[in-house]
Amino acid sequence: MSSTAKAPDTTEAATGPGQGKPRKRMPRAQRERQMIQVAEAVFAERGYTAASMDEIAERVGVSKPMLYEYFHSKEGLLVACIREARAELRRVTEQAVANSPTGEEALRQGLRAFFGFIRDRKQAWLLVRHEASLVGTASEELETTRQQQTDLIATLMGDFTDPETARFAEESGLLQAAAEFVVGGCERLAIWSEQRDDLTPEIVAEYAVNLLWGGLAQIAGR
Amino acid sequence: MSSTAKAPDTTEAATGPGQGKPRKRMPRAQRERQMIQVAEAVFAERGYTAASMDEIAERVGVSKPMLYEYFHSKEGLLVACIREARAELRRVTEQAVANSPTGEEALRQGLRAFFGFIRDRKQAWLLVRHEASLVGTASEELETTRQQQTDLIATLMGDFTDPETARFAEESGLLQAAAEFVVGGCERLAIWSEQRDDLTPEIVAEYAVNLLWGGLAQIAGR
DNA sequence: GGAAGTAACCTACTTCGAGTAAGGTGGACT
DNA sequence: AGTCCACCTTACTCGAAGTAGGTTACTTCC
Repeated sequence: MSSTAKAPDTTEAATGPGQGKPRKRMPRAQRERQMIQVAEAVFAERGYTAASMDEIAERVGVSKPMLYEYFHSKEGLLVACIREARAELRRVTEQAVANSPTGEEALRQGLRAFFGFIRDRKQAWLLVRHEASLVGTASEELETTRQQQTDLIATLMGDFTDPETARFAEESGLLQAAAEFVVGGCERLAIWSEQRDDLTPEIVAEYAVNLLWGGLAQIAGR
Repeated sequence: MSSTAKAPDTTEAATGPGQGKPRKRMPRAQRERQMIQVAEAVFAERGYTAASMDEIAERVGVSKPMLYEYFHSKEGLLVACIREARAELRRVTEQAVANSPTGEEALRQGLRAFFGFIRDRKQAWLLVRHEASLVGTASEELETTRQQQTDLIATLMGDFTDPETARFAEESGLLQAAAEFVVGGCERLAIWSEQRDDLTPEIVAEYAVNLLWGGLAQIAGR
């Protein structure tokens, strides 16, 4: 847990060891990252509605108007956090998927990375789930980020598909649909597996690969 | 759309035709249903955070403390709405699935009902998606309702599975996992299909059946 | 070194909405 | 008619989102 180190420490660390100075100025980009980090924790801890900008500001070691200067609104801050989390998730899965020889193997590796991310970065994951509660402009804004995830899977599947099938799949929208399906199913699976402590990311990933690759036909008796 | 008739009309309708009396008393159960109905609309319209209890109360034609008397808190009202929506969704799919001869057919019918529900009752569907944003006690409270959905699918699949497979699947948790997977994948698919106006519920259901039943192996070139 | 400029930052406010206290009113039943 | 209870209201508190306007520290150029 990163909560062992409280936010103000970061500020002091930049100043120097154990100084009395309570606060320190900081370049914009750095402050911004720090704010996102703290906000992520607070949102995850309290939930979006219950989280207060005052608390976030205090834990950053800065006053409220700074938050508004950088992120314009509470929802803006949330969006920034979600975007950050999504970007990280994408980085992780993209890297895991690279250099896989077959489609099935790529799927397996990607899913392992995905479920691993969820285990290790619970806070970030909670934020991504939160996305659904946004309405209007904010949700449109995130649409791009969200699509990258499914696009990754779609192109991935395209890579391992023979040309004719790929063309057909693309035109019919089946490829996109499949990608959405993978993402949605795995998210739900992740939520489900959180409540069972006997499951490692590898096991869950294996469940998902089996279900996805083989389909339900193998479970039902035809 | 039920929004052709504004909320106050309901009140007057109970009183009698075209009376001058602005408001009318109403038995608790009926008021409660009405409140849930209005709240569903407002939450869907504005989003949970932006929706105000004052507006809901006004559109119901009643004062705010009534809402609190019946639902205890804003989140309580949201939970009531979600529960209602989930219950309806469950009714619809359960009915559609009944009397299907095969597992595949049951899946198809169930999914058609599901995607049809999403098209016809957009507001209710938005609420169900909202569930993810709840935290703590409220989300636990809804866990039961949520499980009914996956349980339905799980038992459904169990019904069409030969005994040995079923026992294995049950013990390993694979059956539950599969059910979660189906639900999650379809939810995402639903969100995706909302943005494309060329897709009927039947087509989307067919996509889903193909993906689920046959698996991805049929798309990729092995 | 010091003046000028600017980016980071603050205190002190307004506003709006969730939640509450305490009291009014109308219909049902004796 | 009178009493009772469930339904309903007005009028508040309080906490948190968002803002106006001033202050401080770091940089730059003479």
